[in-house]
Amino acid sequence: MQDTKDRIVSLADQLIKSRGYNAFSYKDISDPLEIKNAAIHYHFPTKTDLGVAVIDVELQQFMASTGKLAAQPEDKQLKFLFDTFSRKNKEGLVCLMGSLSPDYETLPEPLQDKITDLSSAILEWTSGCLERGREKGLFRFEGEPSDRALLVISNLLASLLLSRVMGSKVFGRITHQLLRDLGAGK
Amino acid sequence: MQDTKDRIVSLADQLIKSRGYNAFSYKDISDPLEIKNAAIHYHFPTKTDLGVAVIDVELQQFMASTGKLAAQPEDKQLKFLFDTFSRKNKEGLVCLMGSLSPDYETLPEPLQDKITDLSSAILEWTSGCLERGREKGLFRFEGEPSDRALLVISNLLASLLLSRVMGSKVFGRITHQLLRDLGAGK
DNA sequence: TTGTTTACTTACTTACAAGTAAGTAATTTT
DNA sequence: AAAATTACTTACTTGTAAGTAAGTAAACAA
Repeated sequence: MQDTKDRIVSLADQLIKSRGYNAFSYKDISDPLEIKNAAIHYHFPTKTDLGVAVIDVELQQFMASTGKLAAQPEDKQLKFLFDTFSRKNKEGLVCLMGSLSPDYETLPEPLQDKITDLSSAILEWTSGCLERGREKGLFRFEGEPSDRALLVISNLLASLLLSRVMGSKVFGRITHQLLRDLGAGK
Repeated sequence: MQDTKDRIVSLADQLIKSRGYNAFSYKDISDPLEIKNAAIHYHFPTKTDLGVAVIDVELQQFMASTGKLAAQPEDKQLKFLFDTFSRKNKEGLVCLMGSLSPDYETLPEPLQDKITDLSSAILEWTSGCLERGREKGLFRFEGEPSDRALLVISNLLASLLLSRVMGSKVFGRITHQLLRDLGAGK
């Protein structure tokens, strides 16, 4: 069955987003799934392989979700991005980038490369969304769309981190300002 | 000598900002300082004690630096905050909050409490700075100063994280937009 | 000058992490 | 029916982490 393999990836994903890559061990996966640690090594020979698989799944889900939304107006599309982060905030999780980037220097190269891929994909999508949205008058902002996209992503990422430390209401306070600055929903 | 103790804290600070709290070990400190790991335990019985000391020093330095700037105009004061982060960016480091918040759930309680203290101090100072600056016409923004402060801190924190992954130019691209949105330096 | 404190080292312990080699039971292929 | 593959388990190994108990050399205090 593909079942166990999927469950391992899914649990690893949760663990990275809740405790960080360096802070979780195979035991955190084998115990709840009631399997042995060697079973994880059967599916993912090294922890690096598991980490890469987690990012791969995230990237594929991102591509699939945004692909389905492509026909919608850009403010709706951007709302999808905000909703994704809002959901994570409610679960007390941070995003993959927010979890992995502080540890970036300690991560094996294949993982570093995957993180770069993921960040590029998110940045490109957001840039395109903002650019087309501004052309249609759905957003109002100055400067390059790619720079503004960077600012949006930066805020979403950090609002999850700060919510952990300062309380979950912080997320809404930050994103509210962010959307106002974009002239969205006006 | 206080010398060794200070060097331990200083190295631990660098290690947390470059590799993360869970990813550094006493060996990373004892080797370069050419002491034994037991020497670190003499000054800091547990790793938690060392982590707390690192945040304490950061908090004291922050208080001292901002105290000295209190008489200056608020745009100059805010520039100090940006410069602090810009320096870290050039060294390839992230800020303490950026490094510790993803691992927050895995950290011992005394450390969690200290992080909360640090975040409160930075948020309060930035809020005050923005509020007084807006009254004087140095800044232009809508909404509560404390909400806007949250946005500023969020961006500074995340711009260091994203710079790691996407290249150090990202920092300038984000902060430039940020300052423009504040109507600073106009 | 003797006793105590400071700042360590030496030499451990305990725990747990990632990873592996060899075996097995069930399913699938030939 | 026999052979091979899949999805594991059992039982390790190796490495490294935090932490500790006991000893020591130098400085200082009585």
